[in-house]
Amino acid sequence: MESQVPAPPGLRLDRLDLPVLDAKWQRSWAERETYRTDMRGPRPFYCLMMFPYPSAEKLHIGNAYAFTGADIYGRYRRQKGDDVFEPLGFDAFGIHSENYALKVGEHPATLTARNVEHFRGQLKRIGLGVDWSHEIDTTSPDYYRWTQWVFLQLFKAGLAEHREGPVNWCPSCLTVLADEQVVSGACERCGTVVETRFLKQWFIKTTRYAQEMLDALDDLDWSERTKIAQRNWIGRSEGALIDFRLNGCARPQVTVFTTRPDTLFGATFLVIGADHPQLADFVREDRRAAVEEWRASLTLADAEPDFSVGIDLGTVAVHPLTGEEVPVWAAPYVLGGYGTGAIMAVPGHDQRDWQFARAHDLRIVEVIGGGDVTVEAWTGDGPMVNSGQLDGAPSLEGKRRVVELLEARAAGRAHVQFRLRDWIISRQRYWGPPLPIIHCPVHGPVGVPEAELPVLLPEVKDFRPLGTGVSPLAQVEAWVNVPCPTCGEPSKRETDVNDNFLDSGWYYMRYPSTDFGDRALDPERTRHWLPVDMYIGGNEHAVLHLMYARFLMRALHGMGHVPTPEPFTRFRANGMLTFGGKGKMSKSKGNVVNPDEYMARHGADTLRLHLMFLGPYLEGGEWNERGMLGQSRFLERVWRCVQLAGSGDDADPERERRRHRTIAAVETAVLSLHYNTAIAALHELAHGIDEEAREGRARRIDARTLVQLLAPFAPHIAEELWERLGESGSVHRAAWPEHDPSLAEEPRVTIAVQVNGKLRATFECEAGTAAVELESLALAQPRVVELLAGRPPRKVVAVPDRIVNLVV
RNA sequence: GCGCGGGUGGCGGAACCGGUAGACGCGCGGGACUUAGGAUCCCGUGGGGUGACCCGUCCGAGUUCGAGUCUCGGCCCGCGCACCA
Repeated sequence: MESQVPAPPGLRLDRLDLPVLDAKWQRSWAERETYRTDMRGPRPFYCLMMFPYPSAEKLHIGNAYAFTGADIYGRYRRQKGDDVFEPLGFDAFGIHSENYALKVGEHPATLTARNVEHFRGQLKRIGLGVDWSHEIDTTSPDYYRWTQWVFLQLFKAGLAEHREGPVNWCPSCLTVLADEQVVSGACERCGTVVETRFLKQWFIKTTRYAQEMLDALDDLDWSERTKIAQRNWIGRSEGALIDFRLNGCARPQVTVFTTRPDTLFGATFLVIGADHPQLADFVREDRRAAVEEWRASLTLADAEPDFSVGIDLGTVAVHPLTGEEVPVWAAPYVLGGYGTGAIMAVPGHDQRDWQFARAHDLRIVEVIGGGDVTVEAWTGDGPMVNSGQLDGAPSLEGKRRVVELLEARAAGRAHVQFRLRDWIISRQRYWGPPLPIIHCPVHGPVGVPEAELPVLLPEVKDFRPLGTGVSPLAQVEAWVNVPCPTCGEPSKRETDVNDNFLDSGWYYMRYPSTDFGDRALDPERTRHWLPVDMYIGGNEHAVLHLMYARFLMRALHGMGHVPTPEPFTRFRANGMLTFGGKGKMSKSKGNVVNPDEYMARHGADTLRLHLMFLGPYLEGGEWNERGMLGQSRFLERVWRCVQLAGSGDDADPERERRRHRTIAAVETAVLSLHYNTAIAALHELAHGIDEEAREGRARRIDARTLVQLLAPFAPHIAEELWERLGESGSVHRAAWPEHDPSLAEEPRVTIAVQVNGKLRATFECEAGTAAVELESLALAQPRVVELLAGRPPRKVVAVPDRIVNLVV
């Protein structure tokens, strides 16, 4: 075999310089508008990737990984002939940017503009097939004008409400946080322990659609783990609300929520959440001071709940069925913000209540048989005991019958409780769109007329948060003081800005309509392009972003602005890239890798291939740069063999088989996002063509197919080779190679012969050879004859095209 | 603790519905070319015996002619949720 590439007559190969090709084709694509989508195209395919948050730390390789995987899918569909819309933008408002701006002492506006510019440059260098003419920047008034419009629609529909409530306050970020932004009692962004404050806030009534959003999940084609996360977050539980009369305190009664009404006869005390907003109303007069002192002494939001901490409020509650009096306690293990903020404690059948009862010497009564409540709580089912007239009934039936008893006495009712809570979207910060509301002394909160949008974010020098529960915008008097739009009375603007999850909650609706300056959502465009056909992004947004996006789409659908209630027909969570031992890549862990130097040295195509070859796209993987060399070699080989091809026999059935097999392999791999195996198939094809090229008999049709199949993964080199093959137009718009399954079929197959399940021989035969035939062929194998030594097999299993197993 | 994924060569990972385990790549070994290094190309590469033999997909049982794949039990790792009554 020759060891050097022969120089074919009349053809000298140029040296492959991938970074040069990157620049050349990126410029050409921009000029020729190769990725510009025909917005009226007959086969719309909306391929969406989660838009990035442009931080000052630059785009890292984890972002490149996510975007490349989404881009490959979009490019494949485009080659298949779809009108693919791959837009991209920047989620550039928000606390994170603002905190960074504060840290470095620069205004967030200039900082953000620079970050966006940098990100855009990096993204373009990756070679994404993005239609940049629909770019979004959430900080641009052209965009946030419509974010404000969205808010106004919610406000008009009664889905946005200004009310006082207990809120999560981060004493470091000096703002309220959504429940979703509090992780184990701490601020998701800075890790500071969150406090509870009572402030007037804007709530979006996400709970109104809790049941609908839960039900709709069943029919969505989403990554299962994402759907599970959503179900858990919505947290539906069935049970009952039960009223207890109270004696000895300001409140005449309390309602508790339970999922186990069947255990009602075992309720020996009640517990009010220590953080219940009206805890004082439950306390007996003479215990007020003691309880207040106790509450102040509690350490907030500890990671490990302590089921022994609590205090007797001195109040007694009357059991609605037995008339018995039970004590009322307060404890931090009960959450003041969930359900009614109070529970009936059934220590016999709830482990937390059991521990609490033990710690405070409270009565433990068994009401469901099956366990030993002197040892631990029995949380399973069983026959009811100590439950008056219901004794002997199974607990499952008891659930219903207890509710019936309660309903008859008007002391309770069946109830479905959701864990999902309303979304607090006001932020007492600077870097966000002002909420378009004017507070009038006569009319209360009034929406800014739509014609007056946007409410521009005033330019202020001092954008530091005040920490008083009011946004720094409150200091801009000329901006704050305005007449009421309804009556003209002197009024004040709302000074809070919105959570940036509102910005990102509807951006995908806006992309198709970005060229309309006079409306948020052009009806025709929206109907044509929504919902999104394929959405790809990180699973870290499984509950936050995706929940808000679903809510907003559903709400706007209810108002007739969008065609469907669900925004994303398919969603796939890409895997995470890890690096340096443990953990996903993140700025805080200091293990980010910047893609720029790799692209500068090896070209974007090499990096793209390497990233996608690390492992299954949906599972992620550990970043390493060692393997990148393999992809460089592969591209060198492609470069060579494609240009040397052209003299082979187009009808060669064996090579046609190989070609069709590869098309099928790449196609099925792409459809399931198993890009690593698609690339493996390309390696094999290139290897084969290269060998033939060396012998001067490589087929042009193979080279052409290779280039087409490679195009989604390595768009720059594919485009260059496409041109060098003399093809016209862009490979990215050319048809995907036709695949004929019948041409991929092998005429001869290898059959494995096992004796007692162990491989002893193989033989070749025609595909489709019948089982009986296989059996005699197997028995004729010399090795088999030897092993059987004349004994006939006791049993023979023959599977056509696969295997013969002889049992002796 | 609960839920969801996973445990396959030195490494990343392949393996359709149970049917020749280890595709493809990295690394490593050998060779070609080169003044030399890098790059490129070719061959080999699960372990052990070293002739067609044995052992091998986290461990232990089971189903089956046949198990990486299915069932049961256990161990380990990752991710998510974590007092939601």
